[in-house]
Amino acid sequence: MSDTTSPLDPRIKRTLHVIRDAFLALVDEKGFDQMTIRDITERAEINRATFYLHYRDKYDLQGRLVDSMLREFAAAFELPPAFGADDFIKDTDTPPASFIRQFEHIAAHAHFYKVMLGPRGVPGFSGRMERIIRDSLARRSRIAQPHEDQAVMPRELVVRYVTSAHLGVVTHWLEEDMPYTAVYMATQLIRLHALGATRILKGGT
Amino acid sequence: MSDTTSPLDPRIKRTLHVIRDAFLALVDEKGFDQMTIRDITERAEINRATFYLHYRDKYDLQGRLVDSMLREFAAAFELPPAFGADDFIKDTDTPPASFIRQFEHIAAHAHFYKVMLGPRGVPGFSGRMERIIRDSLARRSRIAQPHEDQAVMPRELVVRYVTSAHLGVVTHWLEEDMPYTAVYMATQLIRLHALGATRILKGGT
DNA sequence: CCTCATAAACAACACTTTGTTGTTTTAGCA
DNA sequence: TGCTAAAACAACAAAGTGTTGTTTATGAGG
Repeated sequence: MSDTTSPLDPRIKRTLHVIRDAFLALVDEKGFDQMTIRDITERAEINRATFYLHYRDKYDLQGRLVDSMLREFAAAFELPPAFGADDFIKDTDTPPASFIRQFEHIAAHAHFYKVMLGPRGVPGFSGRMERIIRDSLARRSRIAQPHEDQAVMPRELVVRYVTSAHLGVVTHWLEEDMPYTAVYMATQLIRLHALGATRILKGGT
Repeated sequence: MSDTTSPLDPRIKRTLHVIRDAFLALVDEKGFDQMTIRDITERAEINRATFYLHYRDKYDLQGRLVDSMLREFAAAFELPPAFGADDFIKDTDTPPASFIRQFEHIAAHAHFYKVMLGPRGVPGFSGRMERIIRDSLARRSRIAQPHEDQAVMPRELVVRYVTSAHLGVVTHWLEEDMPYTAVYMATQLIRLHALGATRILKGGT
């Protein structure tokens, strides 16, 4: 029984590589929906038929690239196998390790994420990322606060609030070309969640 | 000098109307990028050439529909001509009028926003909405806290956090088919901004 | 080094969508 | 009842798509 990942012919490896590069460049330049298979193969300097040898169409290509990256993302953001309730928020200035790992993963693939989350990015991408973040945050929330409280507010609403804020901060960081460290970003995010945006702006502790 | 809006031939009015309906339905069904001009004209039961009589292509159509709706949105969310610093946050349970107006505007065009913000929606749409919200919130923030504080955190970061959270809550509300009133949603949003998500989940006041 | 398998290149195909144009029909308006 | 303009109809070249059959070249193993 060989490994699930076959050794992979170097010719194939090269082809997949140039297709991926051309794809990313074109998403950046003309946007996913404006791009044609012709564009991709011309840019990659391969024959058009070769493209169809590996992908069904550009949606197939997009899907596979995104799947593989988001798998990594989910792994980076996931809680460690044994986690405690205090992983969610230890205290205002010590972000959970998973938050830091996540920013580091994104930094390691900054170009990919910047392009995909950018204005010309792939339609469903940010939605998929949001879903991953949401599921993880919802799980943390259920661990930290197992009881649906005395109806302060629907939990779903709070989770969505936090999720979108989270992704917004990540996107902002990418748009500004990551002027801060992963640890700094994770810390600010935790502080915003803990203290509330209003208090932060007013100069709260 | 006649009015800027010409009385408009009823035939044109009808055509624009069926095109708009077909467009929205198709964004919902197959997504903006999968849709062709043919799809639109077949659905609208008009000749394909007639489409080109009014729009250059589907991007032109999309642009005009979105422009006109977002103009209304911006107007609804904008601060009233004479505003005070306390319009941003009076107190935890009295949301500013502009927040309520905004939720009401969205409710009045729920189908449009739900489709456009949905997973098959128009690529740049949520980005454009976010920009409008951000500009408005940034303005409020500068009024409420004119001095870039003792470097608690970059203001831009906080504004982005709040903006994305804001849009996320709106989207969530639409996805759930608006189970709460506009006033309720505006109130929860203010409370989240003021108290922070963590405190809310813990059952804070 | 040689041979075999197969990836990639090349070429041609029918098919769809696009944008445009010239002509005819239809509907509003005065 | 006419005039005007919108919409329908028909046809076009151009471009992209997905596929297939054939040839070239490249990597892997004996």
